[in-house]
Amino acid sequence: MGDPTVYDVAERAGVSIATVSRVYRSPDTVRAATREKVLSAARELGYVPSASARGLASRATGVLGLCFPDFADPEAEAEGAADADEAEMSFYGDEVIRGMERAARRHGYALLISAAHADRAGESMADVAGRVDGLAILAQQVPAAVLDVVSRRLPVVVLAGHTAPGLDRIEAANFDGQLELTRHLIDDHGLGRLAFVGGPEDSPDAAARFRGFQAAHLAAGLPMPEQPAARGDLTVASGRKAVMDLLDREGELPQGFVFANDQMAVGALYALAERGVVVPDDVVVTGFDGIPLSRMVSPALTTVRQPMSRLGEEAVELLIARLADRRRPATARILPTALARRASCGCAAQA
Amino acid sequence: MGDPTVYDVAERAGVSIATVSRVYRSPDTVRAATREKVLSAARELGYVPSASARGLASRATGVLGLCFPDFADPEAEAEGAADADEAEMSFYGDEVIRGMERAARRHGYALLISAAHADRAGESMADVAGRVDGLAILAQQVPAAVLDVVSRRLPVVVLAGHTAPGLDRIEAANFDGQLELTRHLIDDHGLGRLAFVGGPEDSPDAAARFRGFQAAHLAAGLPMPEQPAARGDLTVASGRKAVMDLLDREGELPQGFVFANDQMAVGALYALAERGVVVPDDVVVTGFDGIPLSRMVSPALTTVRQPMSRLGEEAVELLIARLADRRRPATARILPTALARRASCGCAAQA
DNA sequence: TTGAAAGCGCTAACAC
DNA sequence: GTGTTAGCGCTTTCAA
Repeated sequence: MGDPTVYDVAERAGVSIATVSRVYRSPDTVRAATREKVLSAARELGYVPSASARGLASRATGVLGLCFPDFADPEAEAEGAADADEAEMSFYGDEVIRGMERAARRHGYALLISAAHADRAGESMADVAGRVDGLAILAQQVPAAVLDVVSRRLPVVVLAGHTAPGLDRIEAANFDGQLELTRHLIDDHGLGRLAFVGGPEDSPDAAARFRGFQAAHLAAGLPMPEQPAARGDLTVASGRKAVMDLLDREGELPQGFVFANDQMAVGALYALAERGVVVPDDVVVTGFDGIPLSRMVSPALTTVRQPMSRLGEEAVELLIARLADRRRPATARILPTALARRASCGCAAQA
Repeated sequence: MGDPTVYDVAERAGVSIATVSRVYRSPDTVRAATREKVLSAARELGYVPSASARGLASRATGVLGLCFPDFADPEAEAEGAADADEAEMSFYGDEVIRGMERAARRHGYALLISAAHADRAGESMADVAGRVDGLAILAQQVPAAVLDVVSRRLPVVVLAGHTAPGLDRIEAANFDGQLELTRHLIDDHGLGRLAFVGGPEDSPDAAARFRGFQAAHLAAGLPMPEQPAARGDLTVASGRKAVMDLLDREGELPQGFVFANDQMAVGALYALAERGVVVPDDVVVTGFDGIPLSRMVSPALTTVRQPMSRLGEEAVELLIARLADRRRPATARILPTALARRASCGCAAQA
């Protein structure tokens, strides 16, 4: 004998299954006495409504989904505790998850999460798509074909990722944030010779940040760099390597290294410490994102904080809005960032 | 016209719906040529299998669930950024979530998460229960009636929470961890007069930690404290208050404050700083849990780290095992903790 | 306010 | 290997 169903509850309560259903879906269309009968029958039987059956019949799951990159790369895991720890502190997705969960709950939805390595992003998304009413993709590059199929079936919002035509989209103010940070370096610290270390050529976020960096030079009337001084792949290792290379190649140190993200900046901190270059005295270093690790390194990293939990919350709002009106025009929302002035640029650590 | 279904795909591929189903559920029972026909028909149509229908027919959702307490208490949220930040850094659930997600994915399951305030834990659990094949409850007190109903329907594992008869259970080595920490204080730092600040009377975790504290005294041949010197409710505020009270009440300072968790210890650090008491010179302070915040306070908090991501992983393993054999005996697994010697006990900060 | 009945899209026997 | 055929447990008209 399986688990109790509406039939069992109905029989026990002496009503029809339709009434049982109504008690759960629209309680006020059922007379109070009847409702009580049903509820107590359900309680006695240990009835738990099946979400699958409900979802099939009503064509809605009551669940929102979030796909994000697998944060812990397998290498780090193999190398031991220190690196694993670093990986944990490098992930800003936790906050997005929390923001989404909270907002989803407010709207009566549960949250399904699924991480995936870059090469499996498509499968992951397709799998999640079948289980939810709406879906957010965080910082993942999904094959256009999958994105297309899925987004035709349900609302999809892209968070901090590659632009996708016709889809709702939320991102941080990459340009403005980097502009503010760079102006702080130039104006407040009087730094004129800055080297920008960018991300991969195909990263729109990193590109926007570089443009912010350029704009700060324009604002100050300084010569505008045409290209990043170097590029990395946004990992700690690549930041370290970029600095090593720059140190070896160039005769003269710039006054500051401006990185397209925190992880590379942290790698730079390691490299500079090894080479005996003192931050911020000899050279300042800045990042972007505001990952937990950025606070814990020494010196603490000056960076641009992305409003991660708000990213998650806004994602839910957008999904809910589109669920309500499937044909509303696609929107792109840009969330303001906040400059975190910490020790690595020469500012005192904040309270 | 709704979304494409197995019928549409079957028609387009010139096969039966059973074959379409087989292509997804057991691809190798279908001839390669047929499989290709089906797959390409699916692709052309933009077919996405409905998890609800699948779940209803197969009586399994392919999803595991996690219920945990709502971390951000509404007060903190209202009070502004600093407190909200503190709340974020105080939650150790992120790691559990990550651990569970990873392990679940390894087993082919997705993860559904749902937070809830203490007073809604039951509803939250019941709701999630209908959507998943197995369920973990993290540090939540759920009404026995709900726990009973749900656990009769599907596997439930309790993580770091109140004991529940007959259910699988995973916890950290509260006794052993506190014993090790306390012995470190007594043996390595030569501290004999220690004050333990406990948690609520009904917290089994806090109670076990106090017993570890007691045992360390026994081991050292010191008089064994019968009761905690004070109790708090495990919040930062209560730790602060406990220390203030102790400071006001007692003439003589103990050599060390041993707290039942990190958050109270952090509150103590604040209180002591205000009163001009220097940690660790005048008095040492220790916590328990290893929350992110414990690393970021000054001095960094010596504490006992719980293996949070392993808690999550083990939860999945237990659920999977029980899914495979519903009548295996309930097990209680205790995971080893690790002592984190940091500055607040007088040890140098670790690399 | 309640009941009867027709699906929702898929899986799983069971035949062929 | 593939097709036929019952359901899975619920929601939702439509009547009563």
